Amino acid sequence: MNIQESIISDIFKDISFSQEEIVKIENKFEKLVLKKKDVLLKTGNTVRHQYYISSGCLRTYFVDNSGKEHTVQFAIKDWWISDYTAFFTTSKAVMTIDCIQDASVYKVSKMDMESLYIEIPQVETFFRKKMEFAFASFQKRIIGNLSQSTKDKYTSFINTYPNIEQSVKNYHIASYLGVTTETLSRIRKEISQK
Amino acid sequence: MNIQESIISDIFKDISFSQEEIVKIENKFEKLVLKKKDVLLKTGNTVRHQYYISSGCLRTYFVDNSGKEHTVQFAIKDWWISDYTAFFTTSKAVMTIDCIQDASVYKVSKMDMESLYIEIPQVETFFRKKMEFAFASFQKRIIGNLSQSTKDKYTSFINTYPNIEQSVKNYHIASYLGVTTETLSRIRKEISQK
DNA sequence: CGCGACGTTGATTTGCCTCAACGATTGTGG
DNA sequence: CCACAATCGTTGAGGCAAATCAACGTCGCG
Repeated sequence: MNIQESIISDIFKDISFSQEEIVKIENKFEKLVLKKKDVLLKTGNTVRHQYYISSGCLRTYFVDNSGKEHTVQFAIKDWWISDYTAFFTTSKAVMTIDCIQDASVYKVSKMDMESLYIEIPQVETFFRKKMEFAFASFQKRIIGNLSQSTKDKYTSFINTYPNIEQSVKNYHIASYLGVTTETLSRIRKEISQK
Repeated sequence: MNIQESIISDIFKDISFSQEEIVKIENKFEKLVLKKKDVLLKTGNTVRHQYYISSGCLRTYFVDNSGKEHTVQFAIKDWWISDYTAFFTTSKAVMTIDCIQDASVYKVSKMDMESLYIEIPQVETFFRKKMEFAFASFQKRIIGNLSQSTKDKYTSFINTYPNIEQSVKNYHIASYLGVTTETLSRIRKEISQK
């Protein structure tokens, strides 16, 4: 399969474009191949890009004052990833993104996104909807954080990301749920005993 | 001030439209006047609208299995409110929205939004950006929830919503922060003693 | 004025964190 | 391919922050 073809068929699979539009889009995306532990985005760097995951797994995390890591997002195939707070305003990242399973991603700059929005309104509609979906899932996460016990959060997580458990370490899950590895370990034990 | 004029000047203050576009927009918005304790959206109802707050204060909350309320969002002037998870998919609300300070809002349906997006691309751009901003602030809230102590969450809240304290009860703030009213009371005491 | 809603304070319980030690698993170099 | 080290996960003991339960002060509205 041609790399460029796969941008259109992977990312924009439900939209039909003219040949001219396809060329415009293809020219703005760049393919990156990542190995486990590669860092895609570092705290303090100006964020000019977002990334589409074609395969593999990445995570966004935040390091607090006491040095603790807090996982904000996992991204697998068909998800987009960036430090969006910084991306939208082209400011400096407070988060770090690294690769936790060998991955292939498409990179696109904010500037190029914006010219695509103007040139091809369908692209803007597509990303508006993506954004709506992402917003809704963050809202669900906030509800879950407020109303669920740690055990329920863990089982919800497993249900939401059913295939992710092979890729991520338990301490990543713990830092996503907001508990220590020890607590997660005890919860896993408790669940397996039933 | 004419009600219809204020839709354009309130909501879309940074965009210039043609006279024809203004008419199209105006026809799709409906003004509602709300009194304290009025319910704008009820759990279980199909969500077909979103609302722009022109004045006053509303809150979105979720009631869990044990009957506890969890505040997901406060909305004051210039904010939009709805159960967005349900709004985007035109499905049933899991949340309730009520008025906590006499308010005036503009109501618009999802269907009308979508025709506006097609007829006036500037409107789609405007809402895409709104969405990006909202997404970013939810992401910040998740980071805060994961990394801050309850006391820090409270002071962040007070800084983020500096003028809201007159409108909202402490037990609303507690349910937003994810603590009991007793805990919030003790934290407020501790802060005031310094 | 009186009642209900709201906020505060105290005593006790509980879930999670911290610190510490020890298995298990994974990865790497000889 | 094995041996060993590093990383990761588990278990235990003790402490702390917040929840729970209960009682009482205070404010605002009808």
